[in-house]
Amino acid sequence: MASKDINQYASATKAINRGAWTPEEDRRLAECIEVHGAKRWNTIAIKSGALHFQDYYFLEVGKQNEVTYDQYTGFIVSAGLNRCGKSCRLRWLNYLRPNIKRGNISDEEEDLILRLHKLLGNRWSLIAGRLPGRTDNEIKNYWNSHLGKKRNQKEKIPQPVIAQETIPEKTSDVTHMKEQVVKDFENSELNFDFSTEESYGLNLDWADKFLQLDDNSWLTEEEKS
DNA sequence: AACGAAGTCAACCGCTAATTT
DNA sequence: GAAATTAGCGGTTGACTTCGT
Repeated sequence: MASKDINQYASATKAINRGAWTPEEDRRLAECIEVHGAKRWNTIAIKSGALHFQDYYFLEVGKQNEVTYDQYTGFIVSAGLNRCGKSCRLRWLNYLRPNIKRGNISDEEEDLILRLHKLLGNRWSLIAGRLPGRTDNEIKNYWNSHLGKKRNQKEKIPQPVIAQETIPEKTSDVTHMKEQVVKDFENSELNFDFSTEESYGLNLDWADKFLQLDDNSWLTEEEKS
């Protein structure tokens, strides 16, 4: 069994826990990450008791003959948390990680999301990187349930430049400038690093630069008319 | 009060990119 | 350089909550 099948197999067997995490699962996961760091998620799944070593061996290494299916399910049901590494990673990133900001999105944040989405399209992790304490999942959910709808009611929206498969020809200086802003954005050291307290705070120079450009210049001549 | 519709959001899925062996 | 492994992304799902009738 190839390693990429680990989650498919886990889903199919129903032997691994799914759905909402319990406080006990959170605690065990947090403890394990504290010791081993937030990486090698399948290892963490084992060490936290979320996945038994033999289950990992079976799933990851693919030596099915080493363990029968009944032995496998027996192990995994009795193993405790029974979460796969992927689930552990997601839980950590979206909920348990330090400095996560929970609660309502402020007007300032909403405005920033709108502007960033206009610039970047559905590149949620990049957008979230500019909103300290917010996760890509949260931004995406907020967009889908609040902003996208609100925005679509107001106007007929052209596709964001970056989200398109093919970027239009550079037909004007403004277009070129905006593409450069996007490049700067992606290469910028301003991307938020959740690991340090110091990294809090919004440096919006790049956004100011972007916003100085004429909004209408995103549109093709056809779209403007 | 009951019930269906709509909204919300945590979690899952499939895939690709990046990194390691 | 190739293969294997790991990390990360964006779209989607489904359970739960809120709203409207």
